[in-house]
Amino acid sequence: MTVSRVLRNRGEVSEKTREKVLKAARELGYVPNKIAGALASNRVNLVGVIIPSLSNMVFPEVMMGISSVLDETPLQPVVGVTGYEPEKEERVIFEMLSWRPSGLIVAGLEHTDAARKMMENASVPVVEIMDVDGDAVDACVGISHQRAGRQTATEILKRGYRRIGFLGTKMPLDHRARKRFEGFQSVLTEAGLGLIDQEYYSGGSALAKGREMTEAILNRNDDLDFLYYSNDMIGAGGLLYCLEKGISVPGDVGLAGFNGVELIDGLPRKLATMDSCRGEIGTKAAQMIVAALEKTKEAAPKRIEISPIFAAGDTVR
Amino acid sequence: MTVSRVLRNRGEVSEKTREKVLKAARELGYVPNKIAGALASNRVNLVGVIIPSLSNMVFPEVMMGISSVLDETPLQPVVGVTGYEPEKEERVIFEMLSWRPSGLIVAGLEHTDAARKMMENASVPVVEIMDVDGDAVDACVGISHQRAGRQTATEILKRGYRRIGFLGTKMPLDHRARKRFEGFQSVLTEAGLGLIDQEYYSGGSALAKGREMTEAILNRNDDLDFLYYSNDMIGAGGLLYCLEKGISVPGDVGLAGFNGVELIDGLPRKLATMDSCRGEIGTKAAQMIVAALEKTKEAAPKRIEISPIFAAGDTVR
DNA sequence: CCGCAAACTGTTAGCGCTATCATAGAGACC
DNA sequence: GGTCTCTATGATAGCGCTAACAGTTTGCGG
Repeated sequence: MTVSRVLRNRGEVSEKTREKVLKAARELGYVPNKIAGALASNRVNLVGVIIPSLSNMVFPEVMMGISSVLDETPLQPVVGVTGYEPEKEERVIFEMLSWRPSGLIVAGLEHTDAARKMMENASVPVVEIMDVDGDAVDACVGISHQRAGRQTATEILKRGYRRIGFLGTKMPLDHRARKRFEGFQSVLTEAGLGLIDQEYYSGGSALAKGREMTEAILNRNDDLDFLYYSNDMIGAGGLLYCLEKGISVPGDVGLAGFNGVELIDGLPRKLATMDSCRGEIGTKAAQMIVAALEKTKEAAPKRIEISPIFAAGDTVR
Repeated sequence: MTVSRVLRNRGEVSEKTREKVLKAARELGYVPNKIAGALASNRVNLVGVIIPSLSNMVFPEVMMGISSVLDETPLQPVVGVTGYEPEKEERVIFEMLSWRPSGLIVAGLEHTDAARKMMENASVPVVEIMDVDGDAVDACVGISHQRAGRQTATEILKRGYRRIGFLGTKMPLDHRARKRFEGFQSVLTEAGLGLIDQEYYSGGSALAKGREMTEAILNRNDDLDFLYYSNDMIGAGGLLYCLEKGISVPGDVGLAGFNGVELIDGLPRKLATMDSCRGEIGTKAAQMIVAALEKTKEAAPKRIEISPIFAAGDTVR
């Protein structure tokens, strides 16, 4: 018991025994068994973070936001990856919850019924992130992708572009990309316009794919005056392609992407984009978990919408 | 006990009771407590993966290799991030081990004495990855960065470049980058040459930094004929800068990076590089853990060196 | 030198599971 | 019916720790 007290810095132990214990622990190379500790104390200082992928820099950036907050606390993030598959997500959530974490941060608002039920019953704080267009299990932080799509479309129309093409990923289960697309398209429809053409990819180097898709869509349509890309990487590929081919940007054709990735700063021209505020979403989500665990007051807001702003860069007129 | 048997698919249970149990579990939304299970069975199906950072795509790519193997087993990866700090690494290793994982995969061979001792005493398989230039605690998979640096230098000299500049990160604790640099430089020294100039950065958009650094180093030295970048991102920035300024590549100046990132495929010209084989390192490491746990035979090799090959691309003559 | 509080250290039970062994029931066969 | 085997289920202990409380020592005022 005294050893336990020393190693957890809890309760009163004389300086002499404390040192004796620490010395012995060091000599023996003793590593406490957190499993037993967690079982006995019913406390697990882990926060599950469930994201669709690691290959898209967007998610590591959210992770960094989360870590920066949790580093100040005894909590530790544990990552689970779903590959955008609802069934895999369900399994990952189940696995996570079976370790009885202190909280859960999950990307997106769309889950299987079973997953949703598990989270509701888990009696731990759950924060859904990156999206606010829908119903959260408990709390959520993110941006409205619907609105982001609408806003981009509005900016584009305002600047006089009319013959617009869309380039995106072949991912029906990326709900956030879908919502942006829907928002974008609905503004066009309201303006009596429609998309002239579309182009989709899956897999491979996003930069190279952006290049290829841009070539393909421009070859099919010589009258397009704007290309809206579902993410900055393919947008960057398109930009490089246009510059190479001597297509004047934003004169002949305007370009815009989405996310506000760091990479943009290094391109020959700054791609128009909309920052998806990944870092801020991560920190806010982690803060919400921490606040919920302190549970001093239940007054914490349950839905935080962050408003991204359109950055025109150099690729729209 | 019967419930436990049903949920773990272990031991004989009649079909009738099995169904009864599953039905009840579903209705109650029962999520087993893995903590208790792990304590009782002394089995934890987690593999700790300890890497310096998530913001460098290199590490997520290793993760994907690891996941692809572990997905076929009951094992699950758990990530810990060290931020390139030895003390943080030591803490993360301690935390990991205190959960009694089934195995540990750690990036790099350089650790604090305490961390090394913990891993030696942990009596779980430990695989150090990404580097083989040094002594492993137990097993290791990776490439020799020394050799990679030497090989790149050899290729460059072979192609007639003589006035060489180096551009890298300001990270004394990135031992792999350091070893590449040392290997590179030793070949130059052996050839009676030296680096004409060097340039370092930290933080910010690597692409933008590559651009800035390239501008700076070329402004200082109008006679450089080759730029060796410590990673592809800054190399890509340099390439974009040169193309923009009308500097002929590889005529006036040759360029080479390191890592073989996907991004390269989308650039106007393919940057010379050397693939660091992240995916393969990840899969191999995970396979080694799995093999060690099956422990049928101890004959598994303890040190796997993967040989990356120089890809000349379009930026060396 | 006593009494009493504060400071320290120890005892006990139990967290929710699983390993192990024990028991019950169902057939098979003589 | 008795015995034996096999399958299915149950009882018990214990994993390594911590919460809660009990006991011991120390310090200090009177």
